[in-house]
Amino acid sequence: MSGKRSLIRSGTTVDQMVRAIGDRIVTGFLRPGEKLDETSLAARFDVSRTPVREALGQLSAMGLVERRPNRGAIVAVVTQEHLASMFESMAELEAICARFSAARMTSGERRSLEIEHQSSARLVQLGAEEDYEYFNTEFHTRLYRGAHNAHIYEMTVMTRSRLAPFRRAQFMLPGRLAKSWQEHDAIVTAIMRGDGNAAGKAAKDHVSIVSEASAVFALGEQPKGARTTMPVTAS
Amino acid sequence: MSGKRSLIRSGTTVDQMVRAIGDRIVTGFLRPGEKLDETSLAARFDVSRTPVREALGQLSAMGLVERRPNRGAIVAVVTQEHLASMFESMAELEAICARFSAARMTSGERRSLEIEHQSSARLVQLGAEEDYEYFNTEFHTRLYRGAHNAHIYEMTVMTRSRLAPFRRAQFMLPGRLAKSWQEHDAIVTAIMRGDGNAAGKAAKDHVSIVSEASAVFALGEQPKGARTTMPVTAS
DNA sequence: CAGCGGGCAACTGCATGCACTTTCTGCCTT
DNA sequence: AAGGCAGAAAGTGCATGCAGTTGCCCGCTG
Repeated sequence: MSGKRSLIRSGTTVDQMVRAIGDRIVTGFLRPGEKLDETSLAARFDVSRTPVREALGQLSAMGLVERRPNRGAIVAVVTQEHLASMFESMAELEAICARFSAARMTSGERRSLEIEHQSSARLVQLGAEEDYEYFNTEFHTRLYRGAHNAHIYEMTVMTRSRLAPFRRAQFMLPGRLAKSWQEHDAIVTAIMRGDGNAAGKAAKDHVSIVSEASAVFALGEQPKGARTTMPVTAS
Repeated sequence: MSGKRSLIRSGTTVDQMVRAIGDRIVTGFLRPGEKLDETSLAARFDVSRTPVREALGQLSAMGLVERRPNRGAIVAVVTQEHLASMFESMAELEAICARFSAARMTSGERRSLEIEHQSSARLVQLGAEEDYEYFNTEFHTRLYRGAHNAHIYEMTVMTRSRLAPFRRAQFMLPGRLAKSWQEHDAIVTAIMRGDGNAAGKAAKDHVSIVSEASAVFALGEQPKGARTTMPVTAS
């Protein structure tokens, strides 16, 4: 049946499925432990099971999905222990990025980092949590890029994705916004000074604090059965 | 055609294919840039194209192969730059592992590490390069495990696999064996002392030296299709 | 002789079909 | 009434088929 794939943006069908399903996991729309039925997914996205299967395989290789042979796939369930290990890794990775950034950022990168960071102060004053969240992501991405190391960049971004479902409410905690900005400030200052060790330490502390806040939050809401009802608009 | 799956080990056919093809890449049997033809691979392993395709997809997600839509898959070609970034990452990751190991290894783990390390001295005297290579891998794996952090373990092992093709000849260099052992010794000593910083530094230095040796080697034999493609990480 | 273009062969991408495995259900046994 | 066990239903795993794309070869033209 199917006319034409209405939502072709880029890449093959499999790529689209990886993004579509991956996004839904990362954004928490699909919750850990939730069953990923090949047939339903295929129907929902109006493709055959083959690309869905391939996508699930790739997501499994990325650690976002867990596959039990002959027993279907579920959104990866991370134990408290594994979650902690990812947060800890994140802190270490960010520390590396900050340390490298202090040593390697071009003057252009340093300038942008500082400017963006300063302008984000406004968002803190306004209490614009959503906008600040966006800036926050940008800020950290700048650090990852500034390290000028493609592989560390990959690992860091990957780890961040896998942690995303557990971090979304981090700014809900009162006063978190201002504190976050101050921590960013410490990182930026150290980088501008070219002090790699200080930058690394500041970044590690920053992430560690976020981790604790998020971990507390994550403990609160455990996955429950959920369904997926939503039109198939590309992300 | 032929009867039942006689070849490899356990798991689904796709898993077997991932291991089979992945091994051949990691061991250098398939060289960077080499074309991975679905039909040939399917015939070679006596399966249909479907599991081969899924395997290639997963290997692509792991970064071991590169897929060009509608144009087939090749063994991932890493640029000198990306290779350097992986070696650097490896040094950082090993440093973390060593640092954590110094703080977290159980007494049993410490004991085994020391014992195995000491007994490997014999292999150095004998100049048993192949056996030492095996011990070397074991030694590093102990460090990764000793860090007691599942996610860092994953990243480290993954990075090591991707570097494997470029490290095979690291012990060819004269005197490398003895030097390697001494470097291991520095790591072990620091860990036994519980000195995380020293352990981390020793590990980083160790890996860096190996990296340089390997990089020199890798430069010598550039594979044919040497195009430069940066892996694009989805966001 | 170089350049160009059409057609063919090879290959990838996806859909569909079938076999096998797991899981659920309801009936039968004890 | 509980346990368990057939049989069916659901769902996964792989093979095969077909359509679309890419790349190549070869003849044609200037």
